[in-house]
Amino acid sequence: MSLDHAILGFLNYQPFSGYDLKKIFDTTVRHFWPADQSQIYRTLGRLAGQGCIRMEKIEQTSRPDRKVYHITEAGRRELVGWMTTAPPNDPARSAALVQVFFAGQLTDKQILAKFEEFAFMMRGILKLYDDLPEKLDEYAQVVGSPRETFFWRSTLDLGKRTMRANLEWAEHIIAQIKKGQVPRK
Amino acid sequence: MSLDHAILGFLNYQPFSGYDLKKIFDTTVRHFWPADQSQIYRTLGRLAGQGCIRMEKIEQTSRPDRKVYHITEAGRRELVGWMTTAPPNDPARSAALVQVFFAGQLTDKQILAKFEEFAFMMRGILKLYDDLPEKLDEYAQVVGSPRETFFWRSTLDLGKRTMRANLEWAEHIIAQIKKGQVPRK
DNA sequence: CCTTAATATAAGACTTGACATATATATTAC
DNA sequence: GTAATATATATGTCAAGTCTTATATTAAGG
Repeated sequence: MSLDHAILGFLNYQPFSGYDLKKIFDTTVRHFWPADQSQIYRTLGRLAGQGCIRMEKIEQTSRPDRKVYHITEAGRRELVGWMTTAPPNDPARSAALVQVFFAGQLTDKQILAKFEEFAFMMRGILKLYDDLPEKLDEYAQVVGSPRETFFWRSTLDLGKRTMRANLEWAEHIIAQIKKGQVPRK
Repeated sequence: MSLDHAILGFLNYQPFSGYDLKKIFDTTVRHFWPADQSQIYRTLGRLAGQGCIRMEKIEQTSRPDRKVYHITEAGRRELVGWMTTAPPNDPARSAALVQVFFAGQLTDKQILAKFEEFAFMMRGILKLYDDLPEKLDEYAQVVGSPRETFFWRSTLDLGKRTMRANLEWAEHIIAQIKKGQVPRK
């Protein structure tokens, strides 16, 4: 139910519509909690039903009406309660690691190609992370105090550290393959 | 559909029953692809229907009958085809990072408690990883050649590197909190 | 002029995975 | 003696997430 709490977290900054939230998710937390548009709307409906948020209809003439959601006291309590509780440990499924686990069934050439592809993608993600702070700043000005953006940047920092470690791992294995250190049988 | 291919991966070593596979999953790939018992059985049924595996019924007197599954040529083609294709990038959801992202809404004391809990858990996982090679060896003797177990250990190596990077990150933030380097507002 | 993108919300259908429960017998532990 | 554990497979149900499509208007680009 992290989506619920991520939404509450943003609404605790200020009121937003589902449309706003989708854009915010896509530029901030999508790297560790992507959210589908339809799921955001459905969750907003559910949270409203639970009394965690309150809907305010804003009528517009030239555009579709907006439904702006405000967090309630009950919602704030729910948010803080969840935040101060240990998070469920997310299983972290990795199809890539499944492929690595069984990689011995492929030829050396195929394995090398696979790991070089991994390394290529990891470098791409690291580059992408370098450009993120600017995108975060967009919302930092609207929503975030220095205290809040400190932790926004911390999540990015973890992403970089993790990705660097992954890249080192991939490069280490590539080196082993090239040196012929992978057992043949 | 990684579960399908992980099952095919194991059946390509040798035939197994659903019961066998559940135990194997729990001691090998569960750290990056946990599998529910009921899902394994249902997937075996589906793979058999698709012709990727073939069922052999082994009758037992004092115990329930076993259904042992053999990989077919079609299954082998499916496996290699998937292995040599780029894996779908798994979203890697992290409720913990959602909590970090919004941590600025908590007090310094609450934040410190949270990160120390993270660090504690990460150290626990690292210790757990140290004991894993012995458990892997159980199956390594039955199933794995040196070539195969080389990649088994590689997945563990990535887990360790990633977890070490995570721990360093948590410790870095704990130090920042203690030094009062988290903005107050 | 036509098409695409942006603004805005929502429902339908589907897949994956999680959790509980059912069934049946033999062995092990207390 | 009784309860728990191991062996072995299977169904029911639910939650979470993904993908597609529907609706309606305006502005911008080619």
